[in-house]
Amino acid sequence: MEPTPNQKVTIYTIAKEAGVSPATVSRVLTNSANVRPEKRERIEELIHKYNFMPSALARGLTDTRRMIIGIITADVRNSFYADVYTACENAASKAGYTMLLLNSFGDRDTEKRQIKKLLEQRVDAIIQLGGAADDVETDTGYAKQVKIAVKSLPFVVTGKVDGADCNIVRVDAERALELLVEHLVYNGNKRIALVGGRIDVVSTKAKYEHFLKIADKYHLDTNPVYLENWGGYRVDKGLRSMDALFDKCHKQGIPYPDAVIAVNDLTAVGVIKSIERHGLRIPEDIAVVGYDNIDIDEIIEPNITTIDYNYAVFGEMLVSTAIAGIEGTSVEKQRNIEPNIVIRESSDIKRV
Amino acid sequence: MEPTPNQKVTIYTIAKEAGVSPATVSRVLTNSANVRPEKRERIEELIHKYNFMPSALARGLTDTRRMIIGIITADVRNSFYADVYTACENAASKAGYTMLLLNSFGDRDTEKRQIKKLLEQRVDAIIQLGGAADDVETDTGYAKQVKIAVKSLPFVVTGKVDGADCNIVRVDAERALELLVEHLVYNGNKRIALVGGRIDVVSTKAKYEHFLKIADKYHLDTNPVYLENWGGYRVDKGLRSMDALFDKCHKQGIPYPDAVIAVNDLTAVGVIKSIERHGLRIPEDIAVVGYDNIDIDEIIEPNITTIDYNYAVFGEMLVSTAIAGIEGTSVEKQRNIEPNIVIRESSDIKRV
DNA sequence: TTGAAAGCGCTAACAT
DNA sequence: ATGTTAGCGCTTTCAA
Repeated sequence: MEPTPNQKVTIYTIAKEAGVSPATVSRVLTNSANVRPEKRERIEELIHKYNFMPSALARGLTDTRRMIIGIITADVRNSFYADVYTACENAASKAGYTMLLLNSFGDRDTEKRQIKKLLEQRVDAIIQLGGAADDVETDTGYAKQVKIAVKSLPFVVTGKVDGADCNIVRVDAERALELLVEHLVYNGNKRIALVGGRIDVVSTKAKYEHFLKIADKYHLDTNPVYLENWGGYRVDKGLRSMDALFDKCHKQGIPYPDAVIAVNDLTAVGVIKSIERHGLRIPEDIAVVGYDNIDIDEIIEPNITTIDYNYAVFGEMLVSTAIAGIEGTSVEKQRNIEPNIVIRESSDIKRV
Repeated sequence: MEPTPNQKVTIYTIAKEAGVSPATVSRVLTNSANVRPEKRERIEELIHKYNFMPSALARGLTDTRRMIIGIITADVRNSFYADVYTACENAASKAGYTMLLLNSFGDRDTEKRQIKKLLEQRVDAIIQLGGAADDVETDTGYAKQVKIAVKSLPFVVTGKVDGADCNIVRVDAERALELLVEHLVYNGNKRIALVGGRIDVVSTKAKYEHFLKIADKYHLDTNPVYLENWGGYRVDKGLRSMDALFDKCHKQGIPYPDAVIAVNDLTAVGVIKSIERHGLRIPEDIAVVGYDNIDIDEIIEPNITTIDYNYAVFGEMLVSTAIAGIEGTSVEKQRNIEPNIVIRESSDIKRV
């Protein structure tokens, strides 16, 4: 009568009380075979009565599929990662998977440990956002760990891992840069600067390299001074980089750029601050654009023009790649995601 | 000789090759008993050779402790939650625990499902940040699910759950409000407004109620118009609320407030925008303060005065409460966390 | 110090 | 349609 005991209730508890075998209970639980309606009903009642929830552990021991995808990120507090993670969680959820998130704080050793943890948890696949997979030169210890992981499950990264057979899902950085440059050039800007980031990060390196490559095509007034990466991706680094750039222009008698591409939006905020402190206006004197389309872009004055990756698509692609790996479906080793430009106040001006 | 096969390697694989019993391998794995050094060494070599990682699943089946704490949050993209989550992950990690994060997107049904998922994963404890536990009136379906959960593990929330025996770790909202009011009053502000949020959220309700309670004590010029909660916690809501407040003051011939407390920092940003659009200066004409100490506070101009909860302490307290529950150590049912005020430009002015 | 064996809770043949 | 049984990979008595 009473709501029930508090003891461990397993499929045996249910089976016994329903007068059936544990297998039958399992069948209704997983809906894997027909069970006579009356029995099924009785079992379901019991399940409800006891609030019985099958152990995902025991299940995972027999099944070889845990329906869990592990994900390692540098830091969820970074809104870019938080957005991508959330998009992954949504995509995974639709496919019946759960995500297991681990932060690495950009530390290579921690990343190795996190991979180990995920392996021990027997997750079905691992997705790594940024971190070591962003390095131009992959950390060897990390690469080793990834190689081990790859033996038993699909490993998807947003960068690359030297020597390990990972799946890659990345933003088409070249295309993104071109979108930005086209927009700026179309608006009449000639002296475009590229600012911020660390050159040992794959995506940043790609930006700088591609920028040099296409400068001619767009008839830009290039100058080494217009490339200033004062290491880092946060506001203060952007501020510092831009200050340095102004300083060099001043000393070397080079005209200030009329537009600045920051490697990400946080850096762009710093760039904007620096420009304002130099008594110049945005976008009238200098246009500014960034990457990532984070919250702040719409909050700050002026709103920041940026590159949007369509997080939903990004997450979807990351997860579907992982699942394809799990299920043995074939996928291209590298998939690119199409960027879009979001034009806002910070660059919205025509120069004659 | 070769690096090895690719087959499933278990404790038996190791045991066999080392010429010992699986029990012995287990002993070195868990360091739970003495093993003769030479054997231990041989076993360790094999473990390394095969990159063997014991299955957390199988382990969890026998042990009753999984060393995993589940955590449900409304949305990690919200920096407040991201900060608290990260603090929890750090605290947990120090104690040897791993966190399993699930987003609920503020949906009560999703929250129920997430609790179920965590229960199935047999996590050792559950921490819920915000969500249904923030409701002034707990959703009954949710409460029911929590009651079930509480039977088998410790459940820690930052709000409350009617009728369920949860542990509560919350910010001392009363104290926080007083810090803000004291600061504003000390600076000579008299007409203090409280703006934003939804009154059906525990923490918001507490702010409004406590504000009324202490208004006399601080000799504030109160007026119903100075309380404006236009539902919500984001920038646009803050903007709208403040616009409405200005409007009412105007129509009713009531002087504008000289200071505004926003229920959180995002709302404060909206309030600031509204004030600027009305051609007023911050803090000269109106001082603004918020809650949460998020990134944006230092990025936006003017920098925003706010309440800081010390995330590290918050996470630590959440996790230690959960662990105390797991280990059966006694803890107070409710623990409060001490807030601090961080004074910045937006309120840094003395009125005579 | 070590091994044998039982058991954790479930699923999946294999019978019936 | 349903029951029996044998694992899944580990830990943990209990003996030796």
